[in-house]
Amino acid sequence: MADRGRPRSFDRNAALTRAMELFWTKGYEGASISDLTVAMGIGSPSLYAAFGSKEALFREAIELYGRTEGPQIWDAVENAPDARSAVAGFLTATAHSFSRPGKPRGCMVVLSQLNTTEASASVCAALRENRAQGQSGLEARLRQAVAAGELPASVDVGAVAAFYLTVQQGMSIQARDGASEDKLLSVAKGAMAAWEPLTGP
Amino acid sequence: MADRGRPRSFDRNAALTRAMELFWTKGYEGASISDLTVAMGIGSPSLYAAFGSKEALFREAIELYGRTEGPQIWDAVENAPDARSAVAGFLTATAHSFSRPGKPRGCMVVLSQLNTTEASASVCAALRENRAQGQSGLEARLRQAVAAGELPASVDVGAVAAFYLTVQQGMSIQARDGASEDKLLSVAKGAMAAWEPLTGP
DNA sequence: TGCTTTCTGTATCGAACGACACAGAAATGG
DNA sequence: CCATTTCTGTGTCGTTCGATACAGAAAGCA
Repeated sequence: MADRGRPRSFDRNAALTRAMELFWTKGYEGASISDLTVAMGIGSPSLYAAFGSKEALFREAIELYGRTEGPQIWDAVENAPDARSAVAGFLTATAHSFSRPGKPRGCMVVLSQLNTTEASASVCAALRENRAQGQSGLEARLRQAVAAGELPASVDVGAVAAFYLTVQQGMSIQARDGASEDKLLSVAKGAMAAWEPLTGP
Repeated sequence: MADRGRPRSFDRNAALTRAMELFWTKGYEGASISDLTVAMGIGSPSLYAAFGSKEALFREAIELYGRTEGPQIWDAVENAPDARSAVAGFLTATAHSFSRPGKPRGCMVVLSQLNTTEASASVCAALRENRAQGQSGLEARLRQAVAAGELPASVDVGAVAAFYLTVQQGMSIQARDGASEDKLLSVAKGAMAAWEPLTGP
């Protein structure tokens, strides 16, 4: 009963992927509807019929980004055998992810809308919430290590997570400024040099 | 011969300061001419007569930012008695500067235009150049310490500078997301925990 | 007091913005 | 084949963008 009428002439998922790449490159406000329709290969009425609005399209794009790009970083955190290799994997996977040839550099969640304007307030809030999940994810992995007796209970889990998340967010700026994967890996190595002092008894 | 004609009815420096604060808060593309004229308390013809264009106004605002906000961070680097306190001062001054009540949070050079669009390409390039000067500044201070025999010659000066600059740039994101000065200081402390491993022989 | 020069306020320019009306095209169900 | 439903392409809506034309106001110089 839902497949009546003229069928959609484009691949919705493919179009969403193109939109994600454009938002990733130009940001939320930087990517115009005209830019998007060209990149997606459709007319604006098709865009609005399929996605509702620019903001709704962006939210779907962010969701797709988290589903496709997120695991490359977060699988390493969850599956690592110990907390140190979890954080090290987090940063090395980030270095790799932020510098892949043919893909926009840096993290879409960090870069696509940092300045809150009247029109982008809700989008900014959603991105901020998304970034806060990064803090929670790292914290959870560290708490797990404390519970397992792997790290001393005296470790300030929130502070350690905030430090490594801050480094990762800084890597988005570095990546946008052209830093190579090697340079990003060097930054990750620098951050891991703080591990023993930060987590020691 | 230049003071003929009707005199300007507003304080150019005061208006520029207001423009800087608005660009700092909303970004280059996020601050419209209409926003700017309201904040500066002048009409748009006065803005164009006094500053030339939106981009020229922004460049003056960035220059003012570097002249007024920069020293709070960089004086600590240049005047510190040793390299470690130079970098520690760099980060603690950053934590303070990025969380001052009544001022926009984070660094204007990092936050005001990260997504390159057709209209903002030259502004983005200028900001990137400005960020690169941060790398050079830190590197120079570290090289000076190596030359003085304070740090071993084996230290990878560029890598250490890149690490600390990356942390500082990440602190801009954290500050925009609402991190308190204490939280930023905690991040700075975390980064300094890497100092001895990074600069040891 | 003119005359020149420069700035201010109103009003507006063409372009681009996000969003959509409308008519025709392309599918299914009867 | 026809009616119904849904999508596509053209064209355009009202708004806002950055940037100015123009006329009048306010100063110095003669």
